[in-house]
Amino acid sequence: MDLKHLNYFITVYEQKSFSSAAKYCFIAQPSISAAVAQLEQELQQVLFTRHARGVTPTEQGEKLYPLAKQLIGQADAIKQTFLSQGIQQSFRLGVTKGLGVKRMSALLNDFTSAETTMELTLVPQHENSDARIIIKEELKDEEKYHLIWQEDYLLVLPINHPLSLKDEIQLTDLDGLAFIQRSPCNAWQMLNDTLTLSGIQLDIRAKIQTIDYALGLVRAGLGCALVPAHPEIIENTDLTFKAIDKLQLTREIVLAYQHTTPLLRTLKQQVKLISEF
Amino acid sequence: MDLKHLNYFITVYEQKSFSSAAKYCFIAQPSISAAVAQLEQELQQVLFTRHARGVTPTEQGEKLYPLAKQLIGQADAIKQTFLSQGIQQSFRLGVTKGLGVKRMSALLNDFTSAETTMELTLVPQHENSDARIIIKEELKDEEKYHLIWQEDYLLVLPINHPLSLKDEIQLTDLDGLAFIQRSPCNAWQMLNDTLTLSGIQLDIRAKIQTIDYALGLVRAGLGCALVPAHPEIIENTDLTFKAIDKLQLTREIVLAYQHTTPLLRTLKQQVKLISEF
DNA sequence: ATCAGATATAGCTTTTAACTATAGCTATTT
DNA sequence: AAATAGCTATAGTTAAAAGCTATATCTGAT
Repeated sequence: MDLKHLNYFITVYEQKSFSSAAKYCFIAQPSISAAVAQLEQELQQVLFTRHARGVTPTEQGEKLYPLAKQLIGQADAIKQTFLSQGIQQSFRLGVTKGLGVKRMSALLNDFTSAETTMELTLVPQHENSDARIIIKEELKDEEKYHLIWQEDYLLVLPINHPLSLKDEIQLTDLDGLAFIQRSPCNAWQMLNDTLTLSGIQLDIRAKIQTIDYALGLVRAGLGCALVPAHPEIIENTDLTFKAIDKLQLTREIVLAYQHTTPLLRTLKQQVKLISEF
Repeated sequence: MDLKHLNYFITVYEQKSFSSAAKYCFIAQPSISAAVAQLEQELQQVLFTRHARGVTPTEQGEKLYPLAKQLIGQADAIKQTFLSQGIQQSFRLGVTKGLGVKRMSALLNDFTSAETTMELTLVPQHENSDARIIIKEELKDEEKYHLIWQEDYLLVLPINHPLSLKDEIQLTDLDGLAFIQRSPCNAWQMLNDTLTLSGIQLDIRAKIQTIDYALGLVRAGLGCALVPAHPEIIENTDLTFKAIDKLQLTREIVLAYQHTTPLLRTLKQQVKLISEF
């Protein structure tokens, strides 16, 4: 009996699908098929009934699942018994501010549970680190990267603002608009250039740094602002978010690194899962 | 962590030697080296200290052994949970009488514990069977075979018999000797031919079948006999065993079979272990 | 009836785990 | 002290296993 196959079996059971399990295991779908078939052969039992919408475990599959889970757990425990004695591998991850706590902690949680013997340290993005989660524009020349999230910059307005009634916001609507400038902000430069070219001028009411501060000021009716629209921000139902027509302001959040290490490999896999679903 | 590697580790631990473990696992010695090295790499621990007379487990090796043993046991248990539900595979083994109970049951014990889901039936050698353990002369034409044990026929005498004082027994010493004939016996025919050619005649006092009966009669002083000298027989210290000079009477006990099946493969491996040590 | 989404199959490539041969080490024997 | 025997490690090769891509096939839903 092969632990690798049992692991595949477990994922299939939890996903109720071969193809989905394949993605989670970072292998091709036929490989999952083969592994399960081999287990079924070895145990002389059919473990899943296959149908057009995935698979459902048979009675035997149901019986195997807790046993397999336990066995894998025990194997992991053995491994950790020895690894935790040794040098805790440390990993320093640089993180840009303002990426949203929830999704970031979800990612880091996956990472730390996949690498239980690792000691993860979060550092500001410019400090020395093994990898960085940053906006694409912040990439250094020597760094390679993988896309994690992509999100548009949206105009955020108080819900009672006149513009919130419009379906589409045009560039010209921005002329003379009360605006809260948040810097540093990658989109700001681009927006400002575009506006200058069109002869449109904003009415800057405040210059601040954090997104949360900006949202607070908008909520207070001080003006509008431009913010990256990630899930955690859009949740604010007491604010209105609008795209600006003909102006695509996007930020790409990437995993940046220079050297590949085993730990980084794991992190890259977690990132891959995020960007694929 | 690979269960196969853990199994190798267990065997090395029990054998206290890589090369011996290799034989027990039916693989080459470098493969054991590689497997252990890989485990050591994965656990970041040295498991054995290597020296010129084999290996001794390190503290970490000692710690791993019971854990590994338990894990393997659990994996086996899972397999058997499912296999025992299915069809018990049956295996009929034909066995010639008089091969010695102890070594035979040791062999069968190894066999049944290697194939826990098998239902083993012992049958007389001429009945229909999947394989037979017989004297080489009993082989059928279609059968292939592997040697299991080889043993000489020795003359067995009461301890107080005059011949028991001699270092070497010559053919001529047998002339007129009180003798217990055991038949059927493969060596008897050959001995008889040789004696006839030399003009030597035995004094047949009894014709019986089993070895134990013959030993009893010899013990009782009725005469001498010719018996295959396997360990269990030589154990009788109240009897004297002597080779007959210039007369090599040998019997080869072989595993005979016609068709190879998975179960037979296991049995052949067990047999191989016996004949190699 | 078609389509979308899922698993199975075929053929090929890469990786892994074996093997053989041999080097290198060390305790024992000559 | 040198030779030997018995181990494990290393190098290089071969064969089996596990992976991939492309595609066929099936089935429930549109």
